[in-house]
Amino acid sequence: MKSSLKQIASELNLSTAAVSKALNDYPDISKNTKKRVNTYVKKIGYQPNTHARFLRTKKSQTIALILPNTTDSLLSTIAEDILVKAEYLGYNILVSCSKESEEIEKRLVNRFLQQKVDGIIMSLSSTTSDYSHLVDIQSNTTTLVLFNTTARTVNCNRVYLNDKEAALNATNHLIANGCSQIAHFRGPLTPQNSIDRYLGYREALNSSKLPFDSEKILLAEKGNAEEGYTLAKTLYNKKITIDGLFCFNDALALGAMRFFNEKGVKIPKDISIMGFGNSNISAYSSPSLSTVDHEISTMGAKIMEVFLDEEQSKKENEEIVVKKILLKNKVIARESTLK
Amino acid sequence: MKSSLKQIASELNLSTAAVSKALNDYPDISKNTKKRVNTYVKKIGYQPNTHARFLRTKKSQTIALILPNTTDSLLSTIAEDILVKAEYLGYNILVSCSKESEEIEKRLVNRFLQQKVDGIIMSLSSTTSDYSHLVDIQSNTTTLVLFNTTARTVNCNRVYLNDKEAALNATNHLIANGCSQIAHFRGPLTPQNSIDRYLGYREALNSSKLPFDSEKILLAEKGNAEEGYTLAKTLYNKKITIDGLFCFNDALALGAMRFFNEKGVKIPKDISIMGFGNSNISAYSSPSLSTVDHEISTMGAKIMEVFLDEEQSKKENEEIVVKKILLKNKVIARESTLK
DNA sequence: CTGAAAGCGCTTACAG
DNA sequence: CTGAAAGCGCTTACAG
Repeated sequence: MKSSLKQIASELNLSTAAVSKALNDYPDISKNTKKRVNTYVKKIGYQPNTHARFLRTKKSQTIALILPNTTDSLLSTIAEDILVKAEYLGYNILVSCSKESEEIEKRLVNRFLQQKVDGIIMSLSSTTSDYSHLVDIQSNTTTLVLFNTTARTVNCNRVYLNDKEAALNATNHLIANGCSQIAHFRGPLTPQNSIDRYLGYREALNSSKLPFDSEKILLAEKGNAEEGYTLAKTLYNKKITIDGLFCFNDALALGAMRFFNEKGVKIPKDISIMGFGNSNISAYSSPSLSTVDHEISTMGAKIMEVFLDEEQSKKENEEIVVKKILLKNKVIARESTLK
Repeated sequence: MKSSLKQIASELNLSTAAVSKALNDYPDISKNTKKRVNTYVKKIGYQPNTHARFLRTKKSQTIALILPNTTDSLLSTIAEDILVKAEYLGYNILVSCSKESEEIEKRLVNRFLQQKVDGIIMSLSSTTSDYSHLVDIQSNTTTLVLFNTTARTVNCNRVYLNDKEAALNATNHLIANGCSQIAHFRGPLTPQNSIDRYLGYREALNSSKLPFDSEKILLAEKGNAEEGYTLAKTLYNKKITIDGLFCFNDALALGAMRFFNEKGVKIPKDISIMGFGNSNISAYSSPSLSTVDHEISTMGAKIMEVFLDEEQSKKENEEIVVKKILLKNKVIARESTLK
C-alpha cells in the first residue's frame, strides 16, 4: 500500500532511477531488469504518486469538465462516454459546475489552469459574454474543447450544433403540417443556442411570409416541464390564438402538452407541438412528441476524440489544427405534429 | 500566471517560508507582512500548486465520486449540490463511472486510494457483491460515504432509502385504490434497491392476503421508458390480466403508460400505474403519474454534510462516528392511480 | 517575528 | 546498461 520507488528499488537492489526508467519503458534498461521490476510492481500493486510525478513532468493526466448545470439531460448523455473513455486511458476527470455564472466559470478556469490540468472541456455558462478566460486557457497551452454552448469568436476546438438551422427545420416542419400561427417558448436571453433557435424560428416564419407576433414569444428561464406548463397557461389565459408551438427543449414541450391535454385542447388537431433535443422520454408521451434530434449520443465520443487529437499533436510537436465538429440535426416527426 | 512562492518571496524581499506561513495564516507572522503578502498575491492572482502542497501535506483537497452509471436521473439531481458545495469549499471532485461493473469499481477505488483523495463518495455498482475494497478505503483512513446503492454489512457512512418500505407503501397505495391484480416491473437481480423494492411489493400483497403470481413479475434490465413500453406489451400479448402496475422507476412506468394509452386501456380505470422516484417529468404526463418521492433533492447536501463531519472529526482527532441517514419516502398520488 | 534547510516521491540530464 | 544527483513547489520543524 505505502509503496514508493525507493522501497521497490531497495527491495530489488536497484536505484530509484532504474526502477522509474524500467516502469516507463526507457530503452536504456535491460529487458531482464524491466521484467523484474514489472512483476514485482504488479505483485505489490504499486501505483506511482501522481502528484510527485506531476511536479516533474507538468503532466497531470487530468481533464477538467466544466458544466453550466447538471440538471440538463445533456450531461448524463455525454458524460458517460467521456468518463468511460477517460478511465480507459488513465485520465482523471475533474467535474465542476459554473451554475450558469460567468464569475464562477472564470474562477474555475483559473483554478484548473493553476492545477495544470491537461485539458479543459466545457460548455459555456449562459451568462458568459467575455471570453478572456478562454484565451488564457489557450495561451497556457492547455487543450480546450468547447461543446454545446460555444464561443463563435474564439478559435478553438468545438463540438456543436447549428441551432439556427435546426430550429428553422423544426419550425418549417410545423408550417409544412399546416400551422400558420406558431408560438415559441424560447430559452434564456444570453446563451447563443437560445438566441440561434429563436432566430431559426424567425427565419422560418419569414421565408414562408408568415407574420411575426411578439406576443407569441415567451421566455423560459429554467426550461423544465413545470415552466412549459405555466407558459402554456399564460398563452391560454391571454387568449392568444395559436395552432403551433415550437419549444426550446423537450421538457418545456411536454409541460405545455400536459396543460393543453388538461384543457381539452387537441394535439395536434388544435395545436401542433414541437420539442427540441429528442430526449429519452419524448417518444413515450401521449401523444408522442415531435422533436429535433442532434446526434447527442455521439457527442461525448467526439469531444474525447478532438481532445486526444490535440494532445497527440502537442506530443509530436505537430502544428495544432483546431477542429470544429458540427453535429447533424434531424426532425423526428411524431404524433404531436402529424394530423 | 507562472507565479510561485519563490518569485513572490523575492518580489517582496521575504523568504518562501515566510510567504507560505503568511498565506496559511500562521500566528507567528506579523500582521503587516501578512497584509503585504495577501494583497500582492491577490494582485497577481497566485494560486498555490496543489500537487506540491500535496507532496508535503498528504491532503489533496479532492473527493472522488464513483457512479455506477450516469444515465440515471439521480446523478443530475444530486451532483449539482455536491459540485457546488465542493467548489465553495475549495475541493476538487473527481468523477468516474463504474459502468455497473464490480471490476471497474475496484480498479477505480484502488486508483483513488493511491492518489490519496480525501474521500470517496460512491453508489455501488449493481454487480458488486464483495466489499473488500470498501474495507480498504476505511483502513486507508479515507473518508467513505455510500449513497443510494449501499452495502448493508459494511459499517460506514450511508445516505440511503428504505426501499422495501417505500415499495410497500407504493403497493399498498394501489391496493387501497382497489387494485387486486398487481404486476411489478422489477429492476435488475443483484442491486439491493431492486431486491428491496421487489420484497416490499411482495410484503404488501401478503399483508393484504392477495395471491402472488410470478407471471406478473417482469424484469427490467435498463429501466428506461422504451423497456417499460416493451414489458407492457409483453404482459398485454400474453393476456395476463392486471388492474395495477408498480414499476421500479418512473421511466418504466411512463413507457408502460404510453403502451396502454395506445391500446385504449384506460388509466387508471382499467389499470392503475405507480412509478418510483418522483422524477421531474412524472407530474406532467397524461395522465399524471403517481409515484414515491424520497427526498432526493436533499441527498447531495446530506452526503456532503456527512463527508465534512467525518473530515472535521479526523482533523480534531475526535472519535469517528459513522452516520447512517435514512431518507423519508412519501407516496405522491396523481391521476394514474386515482379513479 | 523571520529565514535556512530538509524533504515529500517522482523524472531526467549526466556520468560512468 | 545502471546510478548519483538535482530539482519540481510547496510546508514545517528548527534556529536565531
